[in-house]
Amino acid sequence: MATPNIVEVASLIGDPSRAAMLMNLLSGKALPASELARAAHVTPQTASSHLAKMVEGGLLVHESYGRHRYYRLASAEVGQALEALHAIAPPKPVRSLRESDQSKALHFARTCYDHIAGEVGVALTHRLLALGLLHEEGRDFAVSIDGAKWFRDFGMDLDEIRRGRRHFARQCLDWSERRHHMAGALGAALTTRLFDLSWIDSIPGGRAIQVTKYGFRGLSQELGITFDDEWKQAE
Amino acid sequence: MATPNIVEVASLIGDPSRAAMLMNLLSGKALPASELARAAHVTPQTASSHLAKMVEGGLLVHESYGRHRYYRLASAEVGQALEALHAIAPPKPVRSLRESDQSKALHFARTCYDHIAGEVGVALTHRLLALGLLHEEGRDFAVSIDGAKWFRDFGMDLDEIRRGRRHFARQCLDWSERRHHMAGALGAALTTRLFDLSWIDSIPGGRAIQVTKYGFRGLSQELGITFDDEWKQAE
DNA sequence: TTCACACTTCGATGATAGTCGAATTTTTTG
DNA sequence: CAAAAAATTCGACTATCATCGAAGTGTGAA
Repeated sequence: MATPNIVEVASLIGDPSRAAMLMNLLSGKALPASELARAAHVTPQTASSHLAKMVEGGLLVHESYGRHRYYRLASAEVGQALEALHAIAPPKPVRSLRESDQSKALHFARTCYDHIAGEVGVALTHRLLALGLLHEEGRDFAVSIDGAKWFRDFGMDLDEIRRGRRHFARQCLDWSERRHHMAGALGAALTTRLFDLSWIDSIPGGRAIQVTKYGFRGLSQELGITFDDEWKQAE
Repeated sequence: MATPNIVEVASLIGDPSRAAMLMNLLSGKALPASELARAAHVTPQTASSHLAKMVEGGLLVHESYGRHRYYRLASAEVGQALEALHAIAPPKPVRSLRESDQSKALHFARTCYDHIAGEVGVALTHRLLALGLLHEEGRDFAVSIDGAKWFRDFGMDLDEIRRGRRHFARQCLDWSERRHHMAGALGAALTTRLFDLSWIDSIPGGRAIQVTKYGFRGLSQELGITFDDEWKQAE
């Protein structure tokens, strides 16, 4: 009979270098130690020490591929705790044009563990709601009859997505839009589908996402979603 | 346009003294600085310094009543972040009989911000479900027709409870039982009702709750809930 | 009004932990 | 096999921050 003690995990997260690594891993991907060292602007030996602590503390797990060691978040619960901390964290002032661009990119579209968030994620979710393809059910989303057809036509197998123990379609509060986007198995599968269609692409070095020209066109034609600023268009 | 930075809030939570205070404030009550100092086993001046940081960092708010200064969590979101950290925190080994008793008491019944948790909270929730007074609806609970009558007879005004912007009845994962208890406005109102009936009482110095002899009898007669160990009975 | 109590502020101390240079280990490549 | 690359380990250094004694401020009770 033991009582969890949050001090250790909180102090693990509360270091700037470690937080930078964790934020990058919120992309949901597994990243090699060297890339995490670069992301955190520390030497490989410092990163190694930090990563070992986070593995020991249960925040990360790692797998080796030859001489490369890949790290990822230990569970969706770790991702959720990081997001919950985001909701109570003070906004950090932007101090350079580079930071401003990165901030804008994150606000526009980013991965929130394994599903899309930001302006694009919220627009997607609310358009699906407006078209009656999704509806709210408590803190979840449910797919309508028309919605089931739409997802199937869009190339997604709802039965396959429903299989498994995770939540099907959950509302996830978006910290930049202050409205919900869609998480859960359906949110993750939709995001994967958008990547597969090359409608969205990762921006290297973080978890920001860019919408491709195919994506802007597809979102407009399939769902009637348009965005105010075409400067976001990928080259 | 700013991006939240979780380092500051995480490092605030990651100090043992500050975490002890935050855990006490998870009772949902406002506590005076002197009591928080005692709970954390530090001097008033140390506590004062910590409390100022947490107020500055947005975790706590305070109000003065004469020479007493009462602190409480700044929002339900802070409570949720603390709970989310609990879900990923390693169990802390118990090292004394006193700690063991406190751990047992927390496991049996405690406040999780403003609703009851632990073995009692989960037993209540699941009994209401078993009797068909509540049913699960996504990640929420919904009250059945019979349930509405039961709550009304129990002295609770569901219309009043539903008023307001907060979730009505939410599933909240219980870290000690690993099952859900009921949070949200209904969970809070039910907990308040149990206090009002003197079925439960706070144990001073933390957020553990004891069930009174009226409570054991009431829970048994009203809901058919019994517990294995009568040693938990309050004198 | 005086005294006691709650709380805050100031400043010095000491422990802790992040950091990187150096060295070592492991794996891959030519 | 030798060299390069990825990652880890070791050890010393230094900056940071929690801590408490001392002092000060504000409020309430006698």
